[in-house]
Amino acid sequence: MKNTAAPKTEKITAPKAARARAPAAPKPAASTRETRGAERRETILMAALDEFSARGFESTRLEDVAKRAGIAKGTVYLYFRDKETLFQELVREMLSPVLGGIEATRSADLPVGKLSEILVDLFVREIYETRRKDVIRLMITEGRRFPKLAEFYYREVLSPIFDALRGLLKRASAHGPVPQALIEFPQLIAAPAVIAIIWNGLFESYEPLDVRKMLKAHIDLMLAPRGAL
Amino acid sequence: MKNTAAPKTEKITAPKAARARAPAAPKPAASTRETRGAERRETILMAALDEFSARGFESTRLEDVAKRAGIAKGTVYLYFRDKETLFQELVREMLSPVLGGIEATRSADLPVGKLSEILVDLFVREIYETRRKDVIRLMITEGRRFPKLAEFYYREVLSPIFDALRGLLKRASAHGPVPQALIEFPQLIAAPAVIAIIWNGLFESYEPLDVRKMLKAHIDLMLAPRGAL
Amino acid sequence: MKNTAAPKTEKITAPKAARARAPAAPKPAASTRETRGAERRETILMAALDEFSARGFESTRLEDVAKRAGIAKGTVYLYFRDKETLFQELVREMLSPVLGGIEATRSADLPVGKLSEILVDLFVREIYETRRKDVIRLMITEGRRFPKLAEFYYREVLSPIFDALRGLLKRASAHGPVPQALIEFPQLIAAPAVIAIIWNGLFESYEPLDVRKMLKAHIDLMLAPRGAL
Amino acid sequence: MKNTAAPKTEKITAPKAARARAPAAPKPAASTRETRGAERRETILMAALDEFSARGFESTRLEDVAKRAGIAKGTVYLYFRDKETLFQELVREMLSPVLGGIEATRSADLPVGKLSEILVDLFVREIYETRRKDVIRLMITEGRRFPKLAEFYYREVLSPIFDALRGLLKRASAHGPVPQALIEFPQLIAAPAVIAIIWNGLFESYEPLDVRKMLKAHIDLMLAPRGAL
DNA sequence: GATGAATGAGGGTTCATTCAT
DNA sequence: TATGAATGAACCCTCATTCAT
Repeated sequence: MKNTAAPKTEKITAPKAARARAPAAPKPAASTRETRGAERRETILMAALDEFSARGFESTRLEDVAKRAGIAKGTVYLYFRDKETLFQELVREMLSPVLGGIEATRSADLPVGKLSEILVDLFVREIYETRRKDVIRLMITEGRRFPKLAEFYYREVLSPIFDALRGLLKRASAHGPVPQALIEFPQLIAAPAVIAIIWNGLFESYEPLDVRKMLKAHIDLMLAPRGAL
Repeated sequence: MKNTAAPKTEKITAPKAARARAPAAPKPAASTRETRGAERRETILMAALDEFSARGFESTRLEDVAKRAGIAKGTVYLYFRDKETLFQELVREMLSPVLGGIEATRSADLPVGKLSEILVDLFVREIYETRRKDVIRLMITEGRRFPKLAEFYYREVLSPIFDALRGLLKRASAHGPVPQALIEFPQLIAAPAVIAIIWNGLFESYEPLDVRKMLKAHIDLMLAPRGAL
Repeated sequence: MKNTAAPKTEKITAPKAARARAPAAPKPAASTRETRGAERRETILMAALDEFSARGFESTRLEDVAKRAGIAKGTVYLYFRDKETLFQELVREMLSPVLGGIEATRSADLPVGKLSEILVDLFVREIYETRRKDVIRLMITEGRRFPKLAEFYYREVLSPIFDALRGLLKRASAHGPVPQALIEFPQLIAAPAVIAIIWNGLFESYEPLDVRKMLKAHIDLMLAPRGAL
Repeated sequence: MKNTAAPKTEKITAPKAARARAPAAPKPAASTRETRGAERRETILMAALDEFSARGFESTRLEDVAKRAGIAKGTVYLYFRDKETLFQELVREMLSPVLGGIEATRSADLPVGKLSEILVDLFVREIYETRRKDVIRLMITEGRRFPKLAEFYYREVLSPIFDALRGLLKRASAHGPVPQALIEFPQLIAAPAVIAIIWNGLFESYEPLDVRKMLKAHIDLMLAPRGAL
């Protein structure tokens, strides 16, 4: 055997040294002693989101999170029991508001056309253009190592969303035909949105994806009036 | 703030103890001196795929890979420069054959109906039901930390596939109408397939997804004959 | 050598979780401003004794001492420079009264029989059945890491006690024969008392020792009338 | 309140800087690959005994143990799962041989005089003048934080020794009178030996104790022929 | 080639101590 | 005085990588 030898492919990850240190936090901002704790907690969560998003759970050093939050390493432990809890509460708290948003649509009674327009807009404004996009990406990339978190996400986020979607579609079907497949596989509705998050996370610098446009195209395809059903 | 303090949410990851040790490799199998090296290399790659898939890049210990491959820790370094190189070559080599498959379809000239049927079947048999599915998942979960690997994946895998898809669709349009959106956003074609991999990776135990059925439904939706285009 | 490796003997210390949190102190009790400080100081010392006795010097967390004393962590530092000083003053102050007791016996003039009876009773009531027993145990277990404290203990406690003992024995010898060995090695008199503290500290749950009975038996042995001296 | 204030008593422990670094191990010594592991294990145990004896369990840093053993920090973990296991196996292995010694005396049939002479000699040569003395001291000083180890020590060391002692005393009583108290409280026999270990551990520099002489005096006192029993 | 003992940098976590309120 | 949030040094343990056998 010759060329099976070791020193082959060129290193791919950036060298350790390149690991850009988290920039020291910018503005201290005045605050009452009362709200200080909650604010600080929020600061840590945001710093953690930055770091987890950039390096993944395992590679993230709590010291970097702290530095980015502008605090000392030990301070993180005043707010979160450990790294895992930090990660977990980050995901839970960033996604919980989503549920509220879902509830709001429960009473809606719209034709699919209008409905889909609203959904796309909702996704883009509330998720894709916010940090929640990063949380969803974290869920996707780290979920397998956090089975309980995956279960939470499935039970508390995805299931309600899919239920709501099914409800909306059923009510929408009063205004016109709605493909059965979408009711059976709500994943088909959400798929391009998820793919957009993944794609732009990995390939944006090579070929950015116009999310809004793609989602619009997708909706049009799914719901286009058909000759025969 | 009172006690926003630490000991809050319940631990989520499985306890350390749960980390099932990699089972010692099974059959040695006889082989000529010539092929021995290549075989061993392959064994390591498969073991690495198992471990990387189960724990992610960072959490995977080379010792576990070695144990699973039935060799000593040091031996891995005779075949791969380091952990990163192992990961990288794993992804590269498992995905390269895909390219060949793509080439094969370049000359095909089929109506969309037939075409899509073939594509679904190809995906399920060649990816979803093979270990390549795991490589794609690894690409998704670890890609951001391996920018060069992402770039490779984009350039050597995704772009060719999308080019081929566009070619197929254009040729298919000779047999009947093909939605423009799919040519502009081939991601829309692939999205459910990717989502299937992600979904079953995270939520299979709660709600398994019938991949073939969903993909079929998706194709039907995309390509259903329409009243107006 | 095959696998002399690590994972061998079963873990022995109680799990972290078992570390029973110090119960918040019970009754505040009214007091003049004058005595308030002294009281609080005393409270801290007693809490410290509890914690040091239960876990040893190193393992004791000042936060637990504070909690047990019903005060905040920082408050401890208003009364004691640091953890070491707290430990040191605890030992010094708990043992100093012993000296007074010794002095009191200096003028006594008793036969050995009566004398030993008194000594046993003194030890049991003033030490063994009080928290001073714990201080002595602390002295034994932590003394080597606090050489100055050991020196204090030797000079201010043991030496005076041994001197007093020698005096008592000499005066007792006027009433009847007293073994010379006890004058040369007063440790022989004290040994069973010390052993009682150690034994019941370590093995009480397996085989409790009846201190008073053992000490009585010991005295009888030491001082039994002999055929020939 | 005035003088209850904090900065009072002079610091007592040596400053951190004074913590004499463990001297790099002396002689490498040649050895076959076969015995290398066992030897190294032994080296680590001895280094650990040094450090644990000097600083106690909690204050001992595994890095110092390693340095003293002339190895790297991580190497310790090849031989012992963790610090606790190291401590535990150290105690167990150093004390187990004691049991063998006990067995040997089981068949002895001697008069108390001769017997006690042998016991004193045995203690001094096999324990007091060896490192086992340090292990016993460790047992005394750390036992409360290692309940299982205390239980082991009671069950596997003390109980057998006391049983053997009782047996010896009973057989000795055929040759002459033996105080019943010693059979009921074998602790009385061992007490001065234990006290010797403790005393010289704490106060040797102030007033060294002549162990052999004290033990001899003790035996004489215990077993002196009496007028009446 | 193959092994696995050895290395030591790295990072999670704890806790004595400080200090602004 | 009293508080408890904040700090950061310290230390246990892991694991990628090396290298003598």
